[in-house]
Amino acid sequence: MFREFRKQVIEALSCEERFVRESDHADLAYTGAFKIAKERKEEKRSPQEVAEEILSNLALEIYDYIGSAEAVNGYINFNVSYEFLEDTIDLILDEDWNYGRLKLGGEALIEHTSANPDGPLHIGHIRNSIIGDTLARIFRKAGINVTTHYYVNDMGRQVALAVLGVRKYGLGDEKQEEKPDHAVAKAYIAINRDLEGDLSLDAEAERLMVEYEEGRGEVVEEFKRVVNAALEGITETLQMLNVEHDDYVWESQFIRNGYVDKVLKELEEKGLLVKDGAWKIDLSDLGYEKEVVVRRENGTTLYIARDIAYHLWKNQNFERSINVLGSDHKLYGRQLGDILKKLNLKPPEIVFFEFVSLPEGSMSTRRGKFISADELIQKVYEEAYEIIREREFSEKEKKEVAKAVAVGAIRYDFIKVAPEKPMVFDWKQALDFERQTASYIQYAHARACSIMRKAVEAGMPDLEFNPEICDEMERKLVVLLSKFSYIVERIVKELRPNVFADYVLDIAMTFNDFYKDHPVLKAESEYRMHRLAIVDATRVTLRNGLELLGIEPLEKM
RNA sequence: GGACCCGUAGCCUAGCAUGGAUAAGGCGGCAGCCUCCUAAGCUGCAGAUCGCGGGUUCAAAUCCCGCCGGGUCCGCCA
Repeated sequence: MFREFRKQVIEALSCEERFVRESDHADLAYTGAFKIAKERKEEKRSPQEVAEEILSNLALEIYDYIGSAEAVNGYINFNVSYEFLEDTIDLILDEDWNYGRLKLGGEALIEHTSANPDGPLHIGHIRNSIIGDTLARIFRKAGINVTTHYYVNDMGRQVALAVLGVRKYGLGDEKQEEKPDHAVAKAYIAINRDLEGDLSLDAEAERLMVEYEEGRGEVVEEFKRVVNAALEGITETLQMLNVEHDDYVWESQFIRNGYVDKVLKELEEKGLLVKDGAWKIDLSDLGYEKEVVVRRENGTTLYIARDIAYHLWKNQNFERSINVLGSDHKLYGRQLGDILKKLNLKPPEIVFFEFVSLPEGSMSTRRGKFISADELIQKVYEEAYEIIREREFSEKEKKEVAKAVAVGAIRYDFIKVAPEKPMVFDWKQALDFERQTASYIQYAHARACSIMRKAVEAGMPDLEFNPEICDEMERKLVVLLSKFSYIVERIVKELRPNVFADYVLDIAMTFNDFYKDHPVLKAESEYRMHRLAIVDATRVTLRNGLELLGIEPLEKM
């Protein structure tokens, strides 16, 4: 709805979009008068005079969603009309689960997580998963046909080492109920420790990589066993976090299906390949210091060769391709993009996120220095359970609520921070629910549910929104609710999912504000029905918002 | 050495893309609010040289340059 209002304002002004912005002083504000006043300096008119003149020439009557417009301090402040407020509430209640949906169309591939299958996900990996999954949910809401991929790096040196580790140390004690990804990590960490004193292991790993790339049967089976074990545990963790991938795409498939050969041939035909033992791509024309090696002297390919092949495939199947990557891949991402351009392929859009580090320094799977996502989930769950231990819920309900609150807290804590900001993980903060978190939003939603439930129980479920009795607080809330699809659209464009987290929190805060001094069920009927409509619309919007954040909208907590 | 990202109250963050009207939340601190729709809530107070220095502009947290601090990258690793 807000999108329509904005469209009307821009159209009325027939100005560039950038001069119309959200403001504390109005629903939308026009800032163009400053510029115009400056451009016509010789006329010696203040921005305020210019704003007034522009305003007097606007034919606002034809725009049903513009309620008022006023020139103040050089700005033109626009506020929405009664009709806008009424249509917003009607639309929300009418569309319900569909509220906020757009019909942007198109196909998009979102690749995220893609952690090496050499151990469990740690708290750095899930920053990736949560950003990727939230983007996927928001893209789907925008009406884009989304496919999500986990790109499995089964051909890397790490995996070869993990295989070696499993050969030597086995894959955990079958009787112990250890998650398989943790078992892989154990073997991987152990072999890395051995590697420090035994250089022959290096050669052994290299031999293994050659054999795997050549596709030797028994080696392939061995790799599969290890990778699948890691993936099994990883998938379980992701499920806990409400993250799901449509497909797991194994890197090796691009060797097996000939895409890598096709790409290498294409590179050669375009004269991009330098062969001197190893095969390299020279990008010095673009200012790169070093050549990019795509094939080793021993004939095996490097990660980037398979990745170019993967992106060739992405180009063939999707209009838009988005990768979520750690910022350590920035140079790599640029190289990949530039090589793809040389092949007349469209580079992926990449969302880079900065590292999650521990107070004592950065994490490392290899050295066993990390906090696993499983451990985080478990501890946050226990903390959440502690809070509701004494409540009048059944044991089953308590567990469900604790899980929803824990997962929500984790997802929200990660998604609310802009991807480009480095994070330092802090247990105290992660376990603290007395702060702005998902539970605050879930709580606001549960409150709205509770009011609606009680209204039905009391036999007065009728809703009748009346814009004319809307006070400032209510108006503010309704306008905020109207922005849902506007925010969705922004995120699809800007790839900044943290903005959505902020938006949903804003609704919860505004609703709590409204709640404290707007009795609903005890108000006389006209106001009761009016406020009940607002409460229900807020409930729907919060629920849909939580859904896009992958957080369960609890009805009781 | 070169490149990229970050630097906003004691702490964590929003705002920076597209400069604009009093820099916004939370935690922690202090003082309050449950005979009233869920107190996982709400109110008030204290707390900011927006890292530092220049510049552009009528206007800079936001744009440009330099510096400082933290992180990352510059592999025939992924």
